[in-house]
Amino acid sequence: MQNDKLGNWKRTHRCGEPTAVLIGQEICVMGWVQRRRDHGGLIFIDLRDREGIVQLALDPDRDVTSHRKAEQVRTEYVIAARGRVSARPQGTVNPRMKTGEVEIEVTELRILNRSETPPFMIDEYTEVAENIRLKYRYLDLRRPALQRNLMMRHLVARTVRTYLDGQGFIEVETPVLTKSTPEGARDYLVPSRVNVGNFYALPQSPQLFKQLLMVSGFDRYFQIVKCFRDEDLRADRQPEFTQIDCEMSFVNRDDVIATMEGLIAAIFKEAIGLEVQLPMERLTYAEALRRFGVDNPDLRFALELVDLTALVADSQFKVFAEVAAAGGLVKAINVKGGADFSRKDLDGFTDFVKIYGAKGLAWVKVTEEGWQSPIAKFFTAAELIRLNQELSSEVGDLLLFVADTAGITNEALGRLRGHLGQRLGLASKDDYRFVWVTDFPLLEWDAEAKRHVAVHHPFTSPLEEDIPLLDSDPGKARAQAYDLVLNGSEVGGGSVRIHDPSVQSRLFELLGIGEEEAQLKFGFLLDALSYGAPPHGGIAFGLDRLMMILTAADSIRDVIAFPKTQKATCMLSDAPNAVDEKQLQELGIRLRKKQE
RNA sequence: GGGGCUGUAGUAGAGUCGGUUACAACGCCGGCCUGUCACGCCGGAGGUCGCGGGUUCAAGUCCCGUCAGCCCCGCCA
Repeated sequence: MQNDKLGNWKRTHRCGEPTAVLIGQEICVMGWVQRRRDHGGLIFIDLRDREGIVQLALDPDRDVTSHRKAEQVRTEYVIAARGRVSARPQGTVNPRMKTGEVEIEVTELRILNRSETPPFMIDEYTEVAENIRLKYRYLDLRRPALQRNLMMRHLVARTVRTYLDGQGFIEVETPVLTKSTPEGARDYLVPSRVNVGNFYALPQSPQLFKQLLMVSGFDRYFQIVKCFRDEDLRADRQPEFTQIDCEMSFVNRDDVIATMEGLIAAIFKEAIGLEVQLPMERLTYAEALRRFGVDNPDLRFALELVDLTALVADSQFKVFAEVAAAGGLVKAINVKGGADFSRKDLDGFTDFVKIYGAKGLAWVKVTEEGWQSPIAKFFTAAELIRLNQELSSEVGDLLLFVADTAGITNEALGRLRGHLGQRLGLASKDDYRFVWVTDFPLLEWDAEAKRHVAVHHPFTSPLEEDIPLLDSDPGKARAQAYDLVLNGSEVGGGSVRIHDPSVQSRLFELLGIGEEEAQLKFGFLLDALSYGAPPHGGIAFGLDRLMMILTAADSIRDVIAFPKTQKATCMLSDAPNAVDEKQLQELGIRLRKKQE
């Protein structure tokens, strides 16, 4: 059957638009058939586009041709309709629809294209398995949830451009085909045909280029830019993701933070109408770890970690005493009113902390009769009093202890804290708690590689007062680095950079990057820094993670139009795929047999 | 590299202790219906129980392997 031609028809309104103010007007709408309700005589069609749904009414008494055509119409057909907007008869108004007061009395209908029956319904009710959704992504994207998310993403991108433009930032594009550098994530490599045997790398971030732009005098730069990291995926991690990347000259940490708080406030105002209180809270890295165990704490609830190491160091409970003697940490959280958790729940919490390397979880139920706990018998009455004091414990509370190395205790108990906050409903999705985490360590020791690695990146400036530590005790040096954390999620991070080539060389040295290698890999940066580099610093926000929070999405895939699966494949296009031998030959590449 | 969850008509599910022809819903197809709106009523079609192997008289169900999707650890300057 032949489709109708569009001809010279012009769409006058989107489907979500017609309301009572248009009553009496002749309009033309185009879209997809959400549903057809055929009453034998009268036919109703719900017509959908990205702005909403409007009801078409086809009456054989008004126009036989269009009514007959409407009988052939099926779900997801693309049609165009002309007619008069009219008030619905009394008692037939649909208050749940924006357009529910009116309908279009169709006088002419055109079927612009037919559609196969879709594999799933294009509505907000039907739940569909992720693999089916991804295979038919173009259909999933028709559904209201993803339409909403991507339209909000556009709104956010627009707000970013408007705000930063207003602050004197200039949008500059940087190369996608760039140079592989040591440090950091695995690079995606792109072979060069013109230079057989050599490879480009896709950028993990435009870090070096934006610093060069500061040397070039652009003063304030930004870019909404794709970044690539060849690492394993998570619910909030994709191999290609988008950063709001910014860099500023002649600024210190507080200047960057103040400017960026304005950006975040503008985004939240525009996207969800939220007034963000400024200035935002701040925590040092050390305090975040001490109180919450992690560097990305969710501040929507308390449940803080209490350090009991000194208190239990001399106790009869060997597990605690030995950890204390070995320089580890014994910490606990008090789950208020948690004493009614079942044994099964407690076993579940124990399994949970084991994921993060803890050997176990000690629990105490505080009852009228005192501690109900496998470890109660190890403590003297005096110790129990002090423990209860430190933990502010009351009858009905549940105390949970982890004893291990500092790293494991903090991580395990901190993650358990987050888990419990979610489970106990302490973390409301309507609550937005921003916090800047500052004063990160500059370096951390990589036991496997037996060298220091940069916590942030190798271009991060130490705190000025900590520069002497680079020679005496580099592991203690703190960085002028900062993360923005929102509800337990790291949404952005940045630093003031090194603008002095001698300090930069010293850093490479500490990272075990020899002078020759530094010249080879980063020579262009060192050269640039030697030609009058201004003091500069910047930040990058993860746009995808911001969008997850703004849309309350559980998965990063719900804020990206065409995301990849956990195995980094695209179910729609079937990428990545094998290529012709001829293509490989041109690139000088031969594939090795898989090692068994 | 490792741990876990899931896989049954187009979709999302039920399927008991291994036992007759694998259920009902939504969708789809046909018919009826002039005020419905996740319309209604009647009828119908639709299945490689992810795939392979094994145990058994008999496997959707039990065992082994494998594939895919998802969640997590490692990894992610």
